[in-house]
Amino acid sequence: MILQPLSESTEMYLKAMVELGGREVVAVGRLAERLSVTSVSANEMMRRLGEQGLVSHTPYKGVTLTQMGREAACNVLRRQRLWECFLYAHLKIEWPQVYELACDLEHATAPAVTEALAAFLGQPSHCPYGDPIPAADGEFEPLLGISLSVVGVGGHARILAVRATDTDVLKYLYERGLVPACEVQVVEAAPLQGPLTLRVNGKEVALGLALAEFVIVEIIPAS
Amino acid sequence: MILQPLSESTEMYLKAMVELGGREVVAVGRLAERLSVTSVSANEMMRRLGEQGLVSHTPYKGVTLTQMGREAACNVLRRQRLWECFLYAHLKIEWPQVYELACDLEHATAPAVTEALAAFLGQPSHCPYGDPIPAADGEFEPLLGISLSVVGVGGHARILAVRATDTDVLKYLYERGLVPACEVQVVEAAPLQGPLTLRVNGKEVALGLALAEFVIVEIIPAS
DNA sequence: TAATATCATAAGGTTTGCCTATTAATTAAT
DNA sequence: ATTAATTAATAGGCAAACCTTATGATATTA
Ligand SMILES: [Mn+2]
Ligand SMILES: [Mn+2]
Ligand SMILES: [Mn+2]
Ligand SMILES: [Mn+2]
Repeated sequence: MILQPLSESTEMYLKAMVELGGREVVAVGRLAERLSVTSVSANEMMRRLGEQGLVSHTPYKGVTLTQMGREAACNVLRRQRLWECFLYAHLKIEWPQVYELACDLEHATAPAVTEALAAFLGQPSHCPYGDPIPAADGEFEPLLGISLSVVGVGGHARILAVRATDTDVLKYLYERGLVPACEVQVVEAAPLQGPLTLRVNGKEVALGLALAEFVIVEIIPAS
Repeated sequence: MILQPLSESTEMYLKAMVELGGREVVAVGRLAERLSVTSVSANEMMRRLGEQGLVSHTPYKGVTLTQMGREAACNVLRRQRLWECFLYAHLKIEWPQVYELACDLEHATAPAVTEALAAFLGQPSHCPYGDPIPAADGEFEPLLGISLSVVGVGGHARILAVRATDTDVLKYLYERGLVPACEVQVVEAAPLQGPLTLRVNGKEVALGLALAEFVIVEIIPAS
């Protein structure tokens, strides 16, 4: 499936759709939110992407990626995550900054560069934030995990991935040790959507529920 | 000197100015030609860059870079040439393709990435096409050399740099061995702006004068 | 000095992506 | 089941960078 080069803006919309919904329907409002544009802009873009055959839009219901749209979106994810690996492992750029810097490079990366980069990196399977890197054909198995925000009090869990994109949020989590492979215990959950209290590397850490949603974990069964 | 991020288009104009004129005045028409835009577009852009203090425009004379404009332009060159080094030496991308691929990446490269890349590469001094890489502060000593097109018949020369930007032109030169460090002899120069006949690696090669202009050489004195 | 070539501006158009304000549809609450 | 609140979509418009064609203005050169 050959497609003309897409604009940066278009690529960011497609990436947001696959991140937000995968193969499911996504509300246009969620997209607008995620991309920090008005819902008007998101609607307009959905109309254009619909005309290009990249999405299918059912008014008042939401949008889904077509096969072509999904391929394009996964390819953006591939570029993004490969650059994250390079920036982190080779250029020694700080973990919280990696997302934002890769998010610029991803749109300026021709297929020849993507594949040469993947080879240079040794075909890595996951990015520094723990998410899988789609294969050259676009496919990948999504991470099986749950949000830290739904782990019950007393539960032990291992961090699989961090889904935040804001550098400040990543920095906040990084400074508290909340990165992939880290093990955490939920010590307390304050009522009324209050913060969690976690035990991380022997220290107690308070974490707002909204932030905990970004953290994808697997439960460690009690031994 | 802090300046707001410039658009890709703006960066390409600035880069063209420093490539075409260095510190000299450049005719707006030359710029338009180089960038494949109409002279109307180039004029409009020069007005805008003038307002931003990046260039100084004397109507009917031409444009020069201001100090600020020169710094911005040299920074683009730095990013471009660092990426060229990376693509060529580490990603093993073919020499003729490197320029075009780096020309996309250069505009998506934050200062942190530029400097980390330079460190990763070991602060290289020249790009794969032979041109010097400006330092972080923007300064660099331009290559001292002459165009192959002005070397007299019988002259021996060593290629210092190739200034072409079109991938097909680079491929054409590459296939004939005309890359930096290669030694050539001018065997014959056809009249009426006709092609040169060169001896390159023991073979005779015909090269149009327009192409020879892209090749920057130093004379090898007769021993 | 006059003809020619080059350069600049005027006026108007296209594309892409954004916005505010308004209207329509859906969903939730009486 | 209506009404109210929320959410989604459209109408209309703005701006940045491109473009074209037409028209002056300056510089070169014959
Ligand atoms: Mn991006
Ligand atoms: Mn470029
Ligand atoms: Mn106008
Ligand atoms: Mn409209």
